[in-house]
Parts: sequence; structure tokens; C-alpha cells
Amino acid sequence: MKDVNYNVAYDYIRKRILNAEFGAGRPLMANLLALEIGLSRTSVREALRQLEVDGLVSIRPHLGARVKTMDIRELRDLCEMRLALESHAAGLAARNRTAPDLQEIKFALEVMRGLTDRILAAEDPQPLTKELMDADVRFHIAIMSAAKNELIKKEILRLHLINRIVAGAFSKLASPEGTALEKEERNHRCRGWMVSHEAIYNAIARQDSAAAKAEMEQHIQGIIDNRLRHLAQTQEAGAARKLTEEERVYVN
Amino acid sequence: MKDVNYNVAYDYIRKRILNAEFGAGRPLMANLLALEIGLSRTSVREALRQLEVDGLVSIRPHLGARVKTMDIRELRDLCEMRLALESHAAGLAARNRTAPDLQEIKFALEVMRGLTDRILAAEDPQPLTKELMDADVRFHIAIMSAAKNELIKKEILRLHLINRIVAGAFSKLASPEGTALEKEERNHRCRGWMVSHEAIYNAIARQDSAAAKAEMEQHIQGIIDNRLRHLAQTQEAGAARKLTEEERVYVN
DNA sequence: TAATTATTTATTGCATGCAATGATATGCGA
DNA sequence: TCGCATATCATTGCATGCAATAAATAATTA
Repeated sequence: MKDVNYNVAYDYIRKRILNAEFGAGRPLMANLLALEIGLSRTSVREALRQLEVDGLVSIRPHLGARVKTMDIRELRDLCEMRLALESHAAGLAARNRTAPDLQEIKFALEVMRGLTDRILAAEDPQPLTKELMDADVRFHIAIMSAAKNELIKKEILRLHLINRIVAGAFSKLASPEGTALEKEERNHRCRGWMVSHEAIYNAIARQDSAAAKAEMEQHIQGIIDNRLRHLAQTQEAGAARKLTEEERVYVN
Repeated sequence: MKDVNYNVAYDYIRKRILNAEFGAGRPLMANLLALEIGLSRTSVREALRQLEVDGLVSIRPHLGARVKTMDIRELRDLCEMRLALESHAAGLAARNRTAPDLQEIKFALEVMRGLTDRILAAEDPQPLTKELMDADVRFHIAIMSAAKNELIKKEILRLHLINRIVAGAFSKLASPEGTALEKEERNHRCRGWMVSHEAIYNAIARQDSAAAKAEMEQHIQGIIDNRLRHLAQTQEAGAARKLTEEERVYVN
């Protein structure tokens, strides 16, 4: 962004939220943050408002700002919205893609394929999984870019971001359990992903808008189903709330 | 909203933008507005930031805030996004609607039907058209509410609002010409609308998600096509820019 | 002892003075 | 007269003191 102070504050706080140093529900007091960053409360306040826009922070008059907590209902709403926008974007991408756009998508796809093969063979997939996630993001970004609609792209990115911090938080709770049991399922899911991704790519390549849309819809619906099921397994309800309490420990 | 000052300022400025008293591109100087409303610059600033979120105002560091201007590209992006969200919402509504939801939709539809009949018969459709627009909005809102997704609903409403002020501004330019020629076309369009709306309603009534989505998609695509065509007719390009210049006269 | 009220404290909200910046106007030289 | 450098001015950005509010704590009474 620019070099004005409220953007400095914005970047600082945003980063710490995305790094999960500021966990869900953590109070964000203008006073403290201003001292910490070395700016005035005014700049911090403006930054917090901007973060509220991004959906990372919630502010209530006189009660201050907190890192946004999500209940299961909000998470579902968010996923549905992402489904609507991203499938539509895929349809647009099929119509509006240029040759370089397609190249970009193809490249991301091939990176993913390489990583997937290595993951299926590897013993410890942890570091590769991180890379795979990144490649996946690149793939989706490439499609959004090819759709040639900045507004939709921006909104999807926003949703991705929120999704990511929520997912990150949940996986922290979920990871201690069945790593062995997950291995089989994980491989299965990876293969499924690649099939989906290739179907999407092919549809966009042959400029089949309806197919691209349908494939993307199916793909994301799959991801959502997985996540919600996983969530339901981990605990019956109030997951976000529980996490909030736990994260309180990390208060800086 | 609440009774804090920045919400007062927010409501005030928002209202004037929606009433087209503050036209597109108009500079919004914190100093003047603060004096006018009787608050400090701080509160006005916060209000302007909130309005930026709504998409009604654009702010650039050191350059201040202006009522947002839209070029044809942004307008198209916005329409596409609305298409994606609203058709998805229709699909959700078909799945999630309750009996009262359906009742609400039906009521709005019947109001529209009554108005449409009267418009087709009337000489001067101007005042009825305004009512019809309102009923149409109610119809769409009822569907969004039945979809049971607050996030999507909120976003669609936001888009509607921006759309409305843009449309209002454009229609001001467009209305002087062919009122006679439009009459025939207008009637045709009204009938088409009713057909679409009834198809959407029926799909939701029988909980046919796919059909509801498809019908809504077609409906909105029709609206968009109409608008963009109309826009292209009115002038070749730079419509928003031209309007901006004209509205400058209204500087308070 | 429990509950309710009063008091204290911490934090947000608001206003205003000063500094930084971008735009405009002025003046100088070619 | 035109172009360019410089100065002036208006407006935003920033910081800080004070007021308003809500939460936490203490005190008082039934």
C-alpha cells in the first residue's frame, strides 16, 4: 500500500492475525497496539476499521475491536458464498481467458501434479502439503484472473483469507489426533483433487463455460463437505468458541 | 445504527449520496461536512471510511474522499457479481425456504402482478413504475431472506444499492428522449419480467433448486443485457465520466 | 450471605492543534 | 509566449487531551 501510517498499522496487525499470533476473539486495544507499533491511536483505529472491512476484525461501539470469531453458521455462509463466486468465476474464465491466462493455469496445475505424486509416495507429507496448498491457491488465483472481473476476484480473495485463518485455527486442534488414519484418506483426497483440477482446466481450455462452472462447483462443494464433516467429527458444536478460550493463553 | 457520532455522520452522508444530492465524483471534504453536520472531522472521517466499504465513496491517501464514479467496466463487473450471487441465492432459497418465506415471496409477486396489469393499461406509467420497482426489490429481498445466508444477502443488498444510484444517475440522462418509443418496449419488458418472476416463484415453491437458479440467472442476465445495451445506445463510451462533469454543477 | 447499588477504573469516542503533502498560482528565464 | 522552478495555500494525516461509556470492584442493606 502507500506509506501513510494507518497502512503501516494495517499491515502490522493483519500480519499478526494471519500468523495466528492474534487468535480469534483476542481484544485489540488501540492504546496497546499504538504503543507497540510506535504510532498514535488514531492510525491504529483506522487500520482496525479497514480490517473490519476485510472480515478479520469485529468492532462494536464502546466495546472495542476483537479478532473476529466465527460460529459454524457463519462459516457455512462464507463457504456458500465462495462456492457461488468461484464457480461463476470459472465460467467467466472459460469465456474470457487469453492464451497467457491458460498458460498460467496450466503451469499451476503441473506444479500441483508434481507435488501430488511426491506426496503419494512420501512418508512424511507435512512440508509438501504446505507447498501443495500454495500451488492450489495459485491455481485458483490464475482462474480468477482469467475471469477478468476484478470485483469478484477481490471478494473471493477476501473469503479465502478468512477461510484460511479459520481453517488454520481448526487444524491446530484437529492435528494431534489420527495422523496415521488420515494418511489413507489424505491420499484419496489428493487424487480426487487432481481429477477435479484437471477437469476444470480442460473445460477452461476448450472454453466450455458451463462445464467449467459445473466442475468448479462440484470441486468446491467437495471441499466444503469435507471441512464441515471434519468439523462435526472434531466436536459437536461451538468449535470457534472453544478455540477462542484456548487461544487466550497466547495473549501477548 | 447506534447513537455514536460517526454513525450519525454516516447516515447523513449516505442519505445525500443515495438522493443524488452528492453526485458521482463530488469531493467530500471532511472539513466542510463536519461543519455542515455539526461534528468534528474525526467522526466524518470514520463515516467516510465506512462508506468506502459500502462502495459509495472512494478514498485515496492525501487526495481525500469522493463519491465513487464508475466506468462501464466496473459496472459490468458489478452486474456479473450480482448475477452470480443472486442466482445462487435463488437456488438456496428453493432448498431452505419455510412456508412463511414462500408466503412472503408470493405476496410480493402478487403486488407486482397487480401493478403490472395497471401499468399495461395506464396512459402515464411513471408513478406506478416507481411502485413496481419497489415491489420488485421486495420480491428479491424475500428470496434472499429465504436463502438463509446473511453474508450473501448483505452483499447482494450492497450491490443493489450501488446499482441503484448508478442507474438513477444514468436514467436522468436517458429519460428526456424517446418516452413514446419506449412505451411499447416497456410494456413488452414488463410482461417478460412477470413471466420470469413467476417462473422463479414456481421453482422455489416446488423446491426445485436447479430450476430456481437457472430462472434467476436468466432473469438477471436479461436485466443486465438491457441495461448495457441501453447504455451503449445512449453514448458510446465514458458515460460515467460525462455524467460526473454534468453533476459538478450541483456542487452545494 | 446474597443481592443490589455506588464507586472506581480502563477503554473508547471526540475534538482540535500542528505537521505533511499535493495542488494551484506566481514569477523568472529563455 | 511558453516552460519550468518556486512559493503559497488548502486539505489530509497524525497526535494528544478530555469526555463519555461500560465493565469491574467495593460497599451497603435486606
